[in-house]
Amino acid sequence: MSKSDLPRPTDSELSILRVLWRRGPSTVREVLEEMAPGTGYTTVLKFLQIMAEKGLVRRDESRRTHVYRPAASREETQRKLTGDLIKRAFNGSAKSLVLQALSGTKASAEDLAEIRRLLDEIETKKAKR
Amino acid sequence: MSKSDLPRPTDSELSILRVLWRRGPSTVREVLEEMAPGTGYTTVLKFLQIMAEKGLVRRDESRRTHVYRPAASREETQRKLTGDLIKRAFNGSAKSLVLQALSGTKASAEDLAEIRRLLDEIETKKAKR
DNA sequence: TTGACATTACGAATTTCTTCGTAGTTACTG
DNA sequence: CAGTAACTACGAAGAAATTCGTAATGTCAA
Repeated sequence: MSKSDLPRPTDSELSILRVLWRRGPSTVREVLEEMAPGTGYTTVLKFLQIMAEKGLVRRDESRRTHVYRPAASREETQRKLTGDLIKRAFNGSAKSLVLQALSGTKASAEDLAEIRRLLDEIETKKAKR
Repeated sequence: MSKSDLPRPTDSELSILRVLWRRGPSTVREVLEEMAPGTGYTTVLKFLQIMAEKGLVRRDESRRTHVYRPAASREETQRKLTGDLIKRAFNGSAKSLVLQALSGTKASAEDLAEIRRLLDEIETKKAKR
């Protein structure tokens, strides 16, 4: 099963993935401790089990206490979600999304500079071809 | 109820909204004709009814055949969805999303130019303050 | 007016999402 | 070794999403 076959994570699943990306491989309890207070242990456990079924996380069962890690990196997932949003809400235009994100937010001067740098890089690469 | 209270549209709902944004106020049948072939009439009808309940669309019942229109503009919805994604998958960093969208796609030279133009505009505005 | 037809309303069936309770299992502690 | 603590497995329950079938109703032509 290729990575692109992974389903889009739901909101709840994403909040768990965020923890795993930040912490690296983790047990249920470790994830739980970083979740919103009031979250139940078995709720997190169940999600991780479901996510393992879906292929969103891998499970190491070699020890008594299972250890979960993300199946896809944060970047891969971000890419997938972004591409998805572009297709679903922006008629496939990445440009539209970028313009929307830029206008709808207050990015710092450094952020803008970094974006310019990436633009330069892309255009340089494009020119070289 | 303020616009920001509108729920995030599901995938199916979004595909209907896309039609409404393109066509403007439409009947069930008109929407149906622009949906993927094989879609059932009552399926579209039901979605529009649910969406009306949720506030995602407004319904004009003055005529026998009801006419539906989006409650929020394409831009507003795009803004909401983008902000949502930034929060859920990019730790609140719009910059990250922009960089991801830019690197993960092949934007045309004009697209890039347009983005630069917007960057200029933003920085000009920022400088004026 | 009476069909024929299009439309809306209603609700049912199925799937997924979300949350938790409970039961069973393993490991440690006194 | 008994008891407790922690963990996994299982399933249930409610809400939402998705898709349609069927019934009820209004419209218009013959």
